[in-house]
Amino acid sequence: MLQTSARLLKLLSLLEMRRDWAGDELAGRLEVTTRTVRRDVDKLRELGYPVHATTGTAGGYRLGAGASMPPLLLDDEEAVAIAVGLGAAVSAGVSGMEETSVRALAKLEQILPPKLRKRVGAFRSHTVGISFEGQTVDASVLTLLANSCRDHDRLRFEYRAHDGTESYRITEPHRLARAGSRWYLLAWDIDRVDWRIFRVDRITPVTPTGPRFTPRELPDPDVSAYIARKVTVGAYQRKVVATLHVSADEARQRIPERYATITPVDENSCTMESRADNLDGSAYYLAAFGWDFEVHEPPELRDRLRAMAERLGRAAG
Amino acid sequence: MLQTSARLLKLLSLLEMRRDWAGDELAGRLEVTTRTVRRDVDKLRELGYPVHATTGTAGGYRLGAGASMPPLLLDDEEAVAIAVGLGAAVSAGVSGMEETSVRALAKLEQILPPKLRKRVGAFRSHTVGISFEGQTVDASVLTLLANSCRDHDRLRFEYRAHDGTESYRITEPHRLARAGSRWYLLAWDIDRVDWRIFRVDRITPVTPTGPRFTPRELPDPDVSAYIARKVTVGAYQRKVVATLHVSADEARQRIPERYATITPVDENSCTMESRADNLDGSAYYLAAFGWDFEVHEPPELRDRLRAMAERLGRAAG
DNA sequence: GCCTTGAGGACAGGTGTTGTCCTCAAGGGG
DNA sequence: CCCCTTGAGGACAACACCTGTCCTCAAGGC
Repeated sequence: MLQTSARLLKLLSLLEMRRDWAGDELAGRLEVTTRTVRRDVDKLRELGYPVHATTGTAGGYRLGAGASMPPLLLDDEEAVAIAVGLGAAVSAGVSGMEETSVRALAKLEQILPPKLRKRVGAFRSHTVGISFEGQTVDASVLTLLANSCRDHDRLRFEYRAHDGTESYRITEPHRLARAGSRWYLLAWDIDRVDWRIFRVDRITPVTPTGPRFTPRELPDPDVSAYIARKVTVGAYQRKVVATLHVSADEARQRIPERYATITPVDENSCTMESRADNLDGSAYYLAAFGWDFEVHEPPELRDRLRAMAERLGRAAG
Repeated sequence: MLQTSARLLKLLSLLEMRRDWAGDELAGRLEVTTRTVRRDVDKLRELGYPVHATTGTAGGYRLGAGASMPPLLLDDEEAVAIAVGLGAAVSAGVSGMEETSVRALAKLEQILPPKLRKRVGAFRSHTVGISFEGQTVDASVLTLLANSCRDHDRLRFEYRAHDGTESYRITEPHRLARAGSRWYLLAWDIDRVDWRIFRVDRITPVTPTGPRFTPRELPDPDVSAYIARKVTVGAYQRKVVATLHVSADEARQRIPERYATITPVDENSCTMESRADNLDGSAYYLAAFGWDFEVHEPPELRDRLRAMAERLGRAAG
């Protein structure tokens, strides 16, 4: 019964929209009798979505939190807001679970109506980049890559190598992963006949994507470790050591564990050890906390800080 | 037919999970014949979700983007990732449509299973705050306020006023809005018998929320304007004027319109005019672009920059 | 105690669903 | 060009399900 299914979905959407609904209110919206509403509510419950009900004058129905995730019924604005917001978070790398975020984002964008996709694009183009350490990555490129990996679509792109030379690649994309502050794509390069790791911010995809391929066995089951290993050797990463003139507790509160290890020195200072591939980023990151600090390593970072200090001195007039 | 509805949902979820599905693959997953799958696909199409199909050896079904948003069927990880990522984006204020984002986030959190909510909380507690200008706001407080507004639940909270005095408020919350770089709550204060605007970062909510209330007529239909008007007078906002030594085009690319107006001066410089309530934030914001610049107003900002420059000089050793 | 609101059994008429069987139509590969 | 694969969809019979109506309870709030 199509009407029944549609009505169940509509009922769910209503229950997600507002918290409390009276029975006859729902009946009116769904254009059925209250008896049928009760039966539909029962059906939702059988499907595992807990609908609480209270009797009496201020009674009504309310969707509770169940054991599993019910379908999210978003209106257009909400869908756009999620795509934009999540995209900003992902490309800035703030969420702490970026790979899953990208997957979710890719799922959403796949089913996003074209008109909404346009609105998302418009918003993204004038939204702030907010990353301290490392440039932000284009969220739409990320989702495209994520979809290609998921669907095993061949992917062609222009790649701008470290030394500036451009090349055209035809690849079988397998995994997208974040290492340090950058996104990488692990893909089988058709022409080189080998695995390659590409920096996502150097990729300019060529649409549309190519034909399907059958996935190969990965060079290492732990892709993140594999990429981290390969890329660290790539000599971008520098070790940063600094003394911060705040308590270790306070420092830990502001600097997440995965960015740096904090070791207490005394009550009012601590040492920070971290790795960075973008020294300017690190400079701003450290500066922004407002603490007094001293950088011990690397010397280049001290140069950057000196340059920054001069620049700010000039700015202050 | 309950099974039919459940199956339609499951079918949608499968189609959202992967792009291409063969008919008998779906039939296997859903434990029905391919004939029924075809019928179910038809039902989805009738519901407005366009399912494309291709015949031939490499044929299959694929969910396309339709005219309206289909229900999003998220797995647990994706739901957590969205809650965390979107929460980070909202509290940092990067999305450009924060009010809708908060609404979507509130909707998601309302139906988030408790175990997932715990995971979200755990992630949030050690996620970076990334805002340059103004401290970040707790996403869970925002969603609580958003839900209270939506459901017309009375709200009690501790409020820490500008001068540090604390007070206990019982309110009827009406709107949540962002003005400048801060979140505000427009609420009717029961004890003061009048409208009040509260800064969200000064609110510590007392759970659970109180009984329902019937909304009052707002003091101004345009709440954002109302809040902006009331709050600007509050003298937090300072006018910032600076010369940037980059082309206006480049500046516009990095600084979104709603933060500042950029006026070209010549090919390599432009003027920026903006408002700020957190001068340190503005200092970092300007510094982080890496451009040379000069601040003309306010003088305090120049003091901050000088202080920052000194601090960085010390940091460089 | 009364009113309101949800719960749910019974019943009848109507409608939808499913698997089976069959015939087409459209791609892709040899 | 033919053949195989895969989706499309009509027909049909057996069956299950859905809906509105009617009625009796149970639980809150005033």
